[in-house]
Formats: sequence, C-alpha cells, structure tokens
Amino acid sequence: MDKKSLSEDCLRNLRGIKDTQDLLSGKWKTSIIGALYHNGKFRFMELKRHIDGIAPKVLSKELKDLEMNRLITRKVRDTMPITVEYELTPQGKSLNKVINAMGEWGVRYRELMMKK
Amino acid sequence: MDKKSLSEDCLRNLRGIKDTQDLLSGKWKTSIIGALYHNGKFRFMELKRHIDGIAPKVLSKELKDLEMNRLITRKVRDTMPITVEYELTPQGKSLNKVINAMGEWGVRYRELMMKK
DNA sequence: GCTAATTGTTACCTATTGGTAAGTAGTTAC
DNA sequence: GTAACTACTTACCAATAGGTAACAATTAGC
Repeated sequence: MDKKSLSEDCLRNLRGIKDTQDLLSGKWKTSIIGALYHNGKFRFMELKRHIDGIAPKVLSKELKDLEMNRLITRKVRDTMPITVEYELTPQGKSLNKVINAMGEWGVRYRELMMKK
Repeated sequence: MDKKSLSEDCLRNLRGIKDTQDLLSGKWKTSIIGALYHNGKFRFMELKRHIDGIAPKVLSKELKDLEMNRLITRKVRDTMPITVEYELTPQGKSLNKVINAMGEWGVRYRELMMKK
C-alpha cells in the first residue's frame, strides 16, 4: 500500500516525540521548566516576575498541569506569610536534554535571523 | 526588588527556549519534523499517512508555517500526476538534537508511566 | 464511464487557549 | 488604617486552533 514505511523503532520514536510535545504544550510550559531548571526552586511570584508576560491565572493553570504530569512538585511552607515553592521532580529534571537543546537551538536561530 | 535574579546567560537561554517553543507550537509540528528527519523526504499524502490523525487542512497549514520559518522546503516535481516533496532545510535538520531528545524522553516517560 | 489517486482548498463549527480585570483572604509594614 | 505583599481564584471575553465534510482539477486504471 505505502511504498515507504517506517521501522518499529522510528514509530516508537515518533510516538515519543508526540508524547513529549503534548506534555509540553502551550505557550509557557517550557519556559517554566527552563526557569526552574536554572534556579532549582521558585515561588509563585518569583516565577511570574521571571517569565515575562504571563498572567497569574495562566501561570497557575500551567503549574497545575505540570504537577499533574509529575514534572514539578508544589510545596507549601508554613511561613508568615505562607510561601509556596515549586521544584522539578527527577522526572522533570530529566527533561534537561530537551530544554537545553531548545535553548541552544533558539539562541543560534535568533543569531542567524539577525544576520540576514 | 527581587532577591533571586538570573544571569544574562540564563536570560538569553530562556529566551531561546521560548523562541524554539514558539516555532514548534501546535499539536503536529514536531511530529512532522520527526518524520522528515527519519525519512529525508516525504510527499504530502505520505506524511498524512504516517502522522496518525492529522487532517489535510491542518497538515497543509503546519507545512506552510514550517516553510515560512525556513525549517522545511517544498519542491513541486513536474511528474504525472504532480508530486510535491517536503524536506528539511539545514536549519530544520539542526533541530535534530531537540527532536531526538524529545523522542528519547517521551519513550522513557511512557515506559515509566506504564510500570506504575 | 466509474473509481481512485494526486495536492490541496473551502466553508463551517466548536472547544480550548490565553488574556484582562477584579476580587479574596491572610499578614505585615508604615 | 491603609497600603502592600503573599498566592491565587473568579467572571468574562476574544482569538485561535483544530476538526469535519465536501469539493477542485488533473490523471490513470479497469
């Protein structure tokens, strides 16, 4: 039926790509993970300040998504006033190759586009 | 004002992450690039068959986006009937680190989720 | 002459995304 | 007592993404 057909390995890989894409969907998730990756921990307002342009509602929703997928943890600390810390799980940290590659590629792409 | 502040390097990196995320936005772009990466070239219908569930309208739009951002090329070959070949540009190929990392991570994530 | 394939386009619809602006509830500093 | 900080939530709205179904224009095979 189809002349070219991809191997089992390729198909598994493509499904992996799709899974990752789905988990990192939306405008902000990679930025959040990137920020947490650089800094270890961040509180809600710190994240909001570092991620330029994100609305609190949206940040809140993205954090919930990431928590549900076990990429970050949310820890409420009983301080005055209450502070909340967000941190990558080992799962989330294991995204570093993806995030780093995205960062490097993006920096290079921007440089290239500037030159032209 | 803000106790924790990220270095110039980190900020550039975060911007790179965001740029990459924006270029790869949507449900299908990484899948398309992944497929092209594995196979070199693909025709429209071949892509459609290999990317499970994508509608022709959507595929068409995604391909236009990718072409506009110079990640793929579109070549019309004067055969009977006309065939169209899509291929990664050097720019697009340079995304391999990102795409590979996404593929590998996704495969591992799925395995982990299966076990639990 | 009918069917099927090529690469798309068009019209239409809906669900989701993402944004704004305001509010909540508690605490602290001036 | 009022402003400001914490971490959010709520109501509302607009734009977009993405899907379905049908169609276009050409050619080939039966």
